[in-house]
Amino acid sequence: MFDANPADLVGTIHKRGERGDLPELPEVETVCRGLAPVMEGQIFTEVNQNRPDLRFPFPIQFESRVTGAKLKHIRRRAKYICAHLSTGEVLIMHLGMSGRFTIEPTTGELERPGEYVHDTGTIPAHDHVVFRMSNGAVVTYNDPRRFGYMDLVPETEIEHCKHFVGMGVEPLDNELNAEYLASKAHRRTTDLKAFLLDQRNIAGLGNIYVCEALYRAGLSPKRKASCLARASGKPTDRNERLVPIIRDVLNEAIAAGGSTLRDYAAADGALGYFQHAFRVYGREGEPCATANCEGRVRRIVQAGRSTFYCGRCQR
DNA sequence: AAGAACTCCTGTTGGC
DNA sequence: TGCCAACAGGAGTTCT
Repeated sequence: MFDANPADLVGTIHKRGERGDLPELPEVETVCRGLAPVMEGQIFTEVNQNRPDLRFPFPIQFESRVTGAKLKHIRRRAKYICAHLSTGEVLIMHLGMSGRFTIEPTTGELERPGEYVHDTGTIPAHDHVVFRMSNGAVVTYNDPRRFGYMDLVPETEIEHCKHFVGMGVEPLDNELNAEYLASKAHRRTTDLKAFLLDQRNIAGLGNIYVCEALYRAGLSPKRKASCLARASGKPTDRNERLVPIIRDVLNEAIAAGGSTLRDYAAADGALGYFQHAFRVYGREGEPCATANCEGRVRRIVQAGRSTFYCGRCQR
């Protein structure tokens, strides 16, 4: 699309079109780490918003509120990317289902300043936002399904803004522990799967990693969430088991994403996809990966989402 | 108030 | 071969 060098592609860590092509917490973390060295400390010299909305309308005067600002710091919160601007606002970006960023480093000879020109003279399909930075980099947001969105929120209100208010703990922080989960799950009758997907409980867990964590923990996704808490409200053993597994699954994926970025930087085209480590997700009908387990991976639908699990070793 | 259902979107896939 | 339905799913909204 951009004829960009593979070394400059950042995005979700999977090949387009391959299963697992979904931005969950590890992928968002990877995108943040890819954007940071290119954008932090730079000034937005130009912003092009190519349509009035993504999933939601852009904030009013989006282009002019970002243009001229310096990007002080970029970080992840749950599945959101937060770019803190010198204007006192935070540019919040969500990748939705299919959002990705492309970075085109410009040495200056390709682009005419102030103009977004492609060899066809038209805007490539689904390139919805183009950021031009003071170091010459062109950062493009592309999102075919437009489930993503962007917003601008005052930095002083960031933790209380509509995106983050009521949101649960970060799964990689110490705030996520068995006592916390037990307090949230106590007497809850919803499915364990749906409970873990609920961002009000844990912020940033998505379908893939919930499936993988439950598999590793040997817990059935059909259990009730209340199985994580005793009648007294104290954590159960399976809760104590699950918490470190959630962290492990996410940390492994982030490590795989980091190695993917390094592979891009090496421009060798060999990508380390974490999806190769998926043990149940997308493996309907395949033999269970657990040693000596004769089961096969099953797929059911919970809360409108596919759940993959082994009915034999997940109880 | 909790929980479930519905909605948005479009590229890909599978069945006939 | 071509067409159409099903599917992917985060998260906001709307119901029961």
